[in-house]
Amino acid sequence: MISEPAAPSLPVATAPSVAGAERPRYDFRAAEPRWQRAWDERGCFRVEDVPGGDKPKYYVLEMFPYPSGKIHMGHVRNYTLGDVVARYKRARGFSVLHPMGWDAFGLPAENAARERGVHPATWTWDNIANMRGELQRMGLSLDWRREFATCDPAYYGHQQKLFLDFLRAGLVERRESWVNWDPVDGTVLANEQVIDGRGWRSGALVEKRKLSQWFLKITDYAPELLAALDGLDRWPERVRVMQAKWIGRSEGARLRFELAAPEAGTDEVEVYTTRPDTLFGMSFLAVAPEHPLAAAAAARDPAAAAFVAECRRMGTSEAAIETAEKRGYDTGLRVRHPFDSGRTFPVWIANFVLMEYGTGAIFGCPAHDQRDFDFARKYGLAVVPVVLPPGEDAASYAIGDRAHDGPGRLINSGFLDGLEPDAAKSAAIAELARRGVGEGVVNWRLRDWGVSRQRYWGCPIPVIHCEACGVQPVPAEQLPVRLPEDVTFDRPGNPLDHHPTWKHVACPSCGAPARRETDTFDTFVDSSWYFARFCSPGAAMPVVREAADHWLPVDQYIGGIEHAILHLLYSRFFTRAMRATGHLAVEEPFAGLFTQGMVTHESYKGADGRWLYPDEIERLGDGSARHRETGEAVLVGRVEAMSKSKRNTVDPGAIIARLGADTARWFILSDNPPERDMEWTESAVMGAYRFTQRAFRLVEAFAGGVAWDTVPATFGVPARSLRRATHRTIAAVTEALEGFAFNVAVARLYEFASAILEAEKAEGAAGETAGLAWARLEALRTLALLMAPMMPHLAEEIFARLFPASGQLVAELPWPEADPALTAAESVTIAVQVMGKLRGTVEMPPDSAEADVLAAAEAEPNVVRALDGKHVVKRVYVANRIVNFVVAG
RNA sequence: GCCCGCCUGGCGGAACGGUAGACGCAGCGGACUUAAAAUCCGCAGCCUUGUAGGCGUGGGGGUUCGAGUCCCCCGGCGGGCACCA
Repeated sequence: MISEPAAPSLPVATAPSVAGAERPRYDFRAAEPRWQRAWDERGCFRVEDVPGGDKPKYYVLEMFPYPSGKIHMGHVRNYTLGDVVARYKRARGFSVLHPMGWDAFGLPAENAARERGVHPATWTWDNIANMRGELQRMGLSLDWRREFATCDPAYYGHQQKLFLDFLRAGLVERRESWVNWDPVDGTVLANEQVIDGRGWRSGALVEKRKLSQWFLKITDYAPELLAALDGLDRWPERVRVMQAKWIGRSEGARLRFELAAPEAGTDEVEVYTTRPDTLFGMSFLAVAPEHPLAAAAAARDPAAAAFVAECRRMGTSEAAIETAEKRGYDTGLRVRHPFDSGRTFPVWIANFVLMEYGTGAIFGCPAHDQRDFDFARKYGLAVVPVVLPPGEDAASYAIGDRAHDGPGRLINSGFLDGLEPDAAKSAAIAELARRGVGEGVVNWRLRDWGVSRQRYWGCPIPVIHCEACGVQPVPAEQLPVRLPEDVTFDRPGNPLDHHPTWKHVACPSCGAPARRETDTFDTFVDSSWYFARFCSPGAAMPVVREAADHWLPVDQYIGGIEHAILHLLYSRFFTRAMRATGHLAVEEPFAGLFTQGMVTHESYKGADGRWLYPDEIERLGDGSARHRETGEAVLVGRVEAMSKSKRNTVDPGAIIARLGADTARWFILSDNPPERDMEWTESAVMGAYRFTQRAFRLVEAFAGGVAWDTVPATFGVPARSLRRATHRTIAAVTEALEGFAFNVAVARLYEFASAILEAEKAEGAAGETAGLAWARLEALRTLALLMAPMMPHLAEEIFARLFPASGQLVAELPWPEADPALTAAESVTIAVQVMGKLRGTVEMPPDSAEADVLAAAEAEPNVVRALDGKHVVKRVYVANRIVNFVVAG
């Protein structure tokens, strides 16, 4: 799920020593494994499938990783964010489900098999073992007992069961659709394997080919998936907008154009349009290259056939189709205008008409649609304006170089003249209906979900094809349908197809020899229900209702914005399908969603044009860079997403070994807001490392000698000041964590550490030791608790130093509460503006009377000068914040 | 091409419509040290000679007593586009 850069990264060079020659005071190398063991032994992060007790539940989930081999910084960011939430919620008294697993099917394993001869299963399980260790060294508060991998029959067998339930419920269909076909490799290509219209391996021109495939009927849920978006109030607005546009509800008309002469046994073409109001501006009709009419034209016209064949070499992705030059072929056929059968228009085959959308045919109105306009200009078709923009004159108005899709009034349109577009749409639809040639319809952009993949490393689709009985579901007692292990990748195509025996089975219905389905599921299917499986990962059925009913929906889901549409929409659909088949009660899988930004880094290029890893170069004082070993000058390139092809990656495993998990976590949280792209920089990481040492020194400098249970009766000025900082920090960090402003939480803790240091000095200088010492203990204890979600190991270490005999773990302690009596300010600074410009400030007691504040403001010397000779016409006063004098003259 | 975002000092960023630049990084000065590292203290948006003033949140316009924040237009950068995950 979490996407992968595309080539293996080099092992990191020698780890430079940290902190000079002196051994660091806080030894994370010893401390981190120690605390990880402590948490594990105490089972701090375990929860039951169906817990007892009265704690409220909280399910936090990060998108599970694809086991590519090593974790990357995107993982570190994702899982750190989730862990902060999990640990924070646990401290707030929730029973937290926080699981981890592996999105383990997919193309890279097959690529590794073909390129390096390693079996996909071996490759995948080895990667999982390695990455599990890396994640464990991050100190994540996961319930590892719940771990599973989607490539395990213990998981995908249940997925097959779900599919068969969906099939019975009528949520599955088999129909034909187009795929990218590599004619040289003889294999189906993923869109990413098509580069400039050619197969990535063979270089052959890709063709579209039609295959019989399985579809999940997500379109049945289109209205519900759209309407329910409104209820997802803890999702980012932009994700909801993107999904709404993707589902793409539109209102328009379906209408039938009569062919002037019948063709291939039909005498009409059906068209969907959202602009029936512009029918009088029509100048052509266009069908998709896959449209039956195009096929009919191709059958009798070699030139048409050549054009259609060329369109097939365009790839199936929408981006490829939309960015291609608009081209067409005039079939010579003509259609009659629905409102004026005397007028006829040419029928074109056009490469920008999508067979999947609407009816695969459009009518072209160049004046009011930009694509139609571009097409008309290219082929010399008429451009007749029928919507006159406001302020234009009907006699002189002409379309320039842009189509007009804005408001106006209808012209050149017979009975529609004078209407505005909305009214004209209704009138046109009514007229179409009256004539019996069309009707108003609601159309959806969303298409059914094709789940068949012609690949080995995926979940087998559990059906059997029988000559006599047709498609038969695999009987439940034969599940799981396991992938055969003895496969080879020495030739192109799907190894399941080539396997000598696997696909030959008896028909479950008649017993005759039959053929197993050799397609496997799209890996998006695997990730569309894993969140439900985590509630009862060992169950003998897909989900245990009691467990799922308890834990779902996921309270906080965290992952990359790149999944804003497909994965999230498929999961929303799956949840509904599982509800329809009795597996779940909830309607929505993810109550809260957070989308994180990418991790970026500078890129470096050597003199020979090769990309260099950050470890291979060193920066010089003047901002330039050179190669660590050869000394050659290195070009510092753009900061961009870490990718293996640009080699601008930093290996988290090496960072954690060198500086510790807490440093990595702290830095990744501190750099910037988590929804934005962050830049990984060596020096800023070192800043984070220094803070771990500084925080530890604060504790070392504390002499102790005060009892936590004995609160002093009185506090002197420095103690009160420190306690105010402590309780304000509690309030500020709590607010920041609640709002996912982790970088602000970090900043507040930096400030807090400075305040503690200041108090340390005050104690050295002044007396009143008892009160201040206790306030310092309170501050240090609070520091440990507040940092714990972000730097859990250091927090434990600090706490253990403060309370060596307590036997408590921070991981089990409640979150601190800010005492409002201690956070109140003793004075406020009020800004004084004259005409909106700052002219001074005044210090006032909080909530002073307005008259007092205005008097003080007007007395401020600089304000006096600014007001000199002016007449104050208005005094704006915002309590405790600002005064603004509006003046005249 | 279509859909959706983002843009604030040298850098990452902070800022209920109310003192723009908190905090961190890099930098500069100082203390400590034989020296360095580490640590601690201080300075720091830009311009003008300032404890005063002007300019300043990608560019242009607007709303408001007051705009980084709200609205419109433009520019740049990024994500998604259905078989990458």
